[in-house]
Amino acid sequence: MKKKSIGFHIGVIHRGTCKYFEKNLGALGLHRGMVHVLSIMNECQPVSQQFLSEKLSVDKANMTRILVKLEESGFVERTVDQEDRRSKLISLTDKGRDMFLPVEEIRKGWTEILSAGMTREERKTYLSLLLRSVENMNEYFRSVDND
Amino acid sequence: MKKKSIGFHIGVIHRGTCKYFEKNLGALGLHRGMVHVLSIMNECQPVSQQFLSEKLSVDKANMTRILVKLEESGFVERTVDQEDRRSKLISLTDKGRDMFLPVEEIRKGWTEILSAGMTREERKTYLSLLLRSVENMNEYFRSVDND
DNA sequence: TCAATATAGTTGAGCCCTCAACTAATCCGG
DNA sequence: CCGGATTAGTTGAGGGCTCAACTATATTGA
Repeated sequence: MKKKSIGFHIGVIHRGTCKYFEKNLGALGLHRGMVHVLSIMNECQPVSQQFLSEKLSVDKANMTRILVKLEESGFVERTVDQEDRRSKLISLTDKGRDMFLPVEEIRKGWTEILSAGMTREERKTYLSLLLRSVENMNEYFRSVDND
Repeated sequence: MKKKSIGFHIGVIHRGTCKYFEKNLGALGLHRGMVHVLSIMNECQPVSQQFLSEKLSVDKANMTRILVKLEESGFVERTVDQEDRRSKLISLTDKGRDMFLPVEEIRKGWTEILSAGMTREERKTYLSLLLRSVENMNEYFRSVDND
C-alpha cells in the first residue's frame, strides 16, 4: 500500500466520523442518522421522507429506519400526508427541536477537527473538490441507471 | 441546508462508495471489505488481523467479521501464529490472489470517477487535504483516548 | 514462581447502508 | 372510468461499523 487513493482516505475519515458521532451523540440519546436530518428540518418543515432521502443521498429504506427510530425516541412525528396519502410528513417534536443547537455544536466540532490547521482558502478548496466528487458521482450513477 | 460541511460531503461520498463497490464486486462474489485487505496483502503476507486492523483503521471486531466471511468464501486462510498463539496469520488463497487485478481495476475506476475532470495538480492537492484530515483525526482520537 | 497486567481475537448489541421485492395510493391513457 | 404504470414507503436479507464484555495466551515484576 505505497499509494493510497482518494477513496481509501474517504473511507478512513468516514470510520472516524462514525466513532466521533456515536461517542458524542450517545450522551444526548441520539445517533448519527439524526445529524443531517436536523440540519434540514431546522430550515424546512414538514418534509416527506422522499425529500430527506434525496437531499441526504440516503437510500429510502435506510431513511425509513432512521425516522422510525427517531419517532420511537420522540424526536420526530410522522403523519400521513392528506394531500397524497402515499407520502408521510415528518416534523420535529419540541424534544427534537431542542436538539438542534447541541447537535450543531457537535457537528461543527467535527468540521474543526477535520480542517484543523487549514487556512480559509484551503478549506474552500477542500470543499469544492469534495463537491466536484459528489457531482461526478451523481453523474456516474445517473448514467449507469439509464444505461 | 445552505452550507454543507466537509463531513457532510464525505458522508455522501461514502454512501456512493458503498453503492459502487457493492454493485461491481457482487459479480465477483466479493464485498467491499475485501478491497483494501487485498491491496495490503498483495504486498505483504501473511499478516495478523491486528496489522490489517491498524493499517485500515478498521475496528478489530469488524476486521474479525470481514476475515471470517473471506475465509468462508475461500479467499483467505487464517491460521494460528505458532510464535504467538493469540495471533492469527492471514494469507491469500489462490482464489484470493486471483482477485487482486480485477478488484484493483474496480478500485481505480472509482478513483477515476471521484476525480474526473481534475488536473494532476488538483488531485495531488485533494489527496494531501484528505491526508491532513486523517492526521488531524488520529491526533484527536489519540488525545481523547489518553485524556 | 506465579499472580497481575496486557494483548489478539471473538461475540453480542445496536446503528448505518444497500438492493430487491412488496403494499398501498395515485396518475394517466385508452 | 378503469386497468396498467408510477410513486412513497416498508420489509427482509445481508454486509459494514462501533463499543463493551469476554476468552485465551503472553509478558512482567515482586
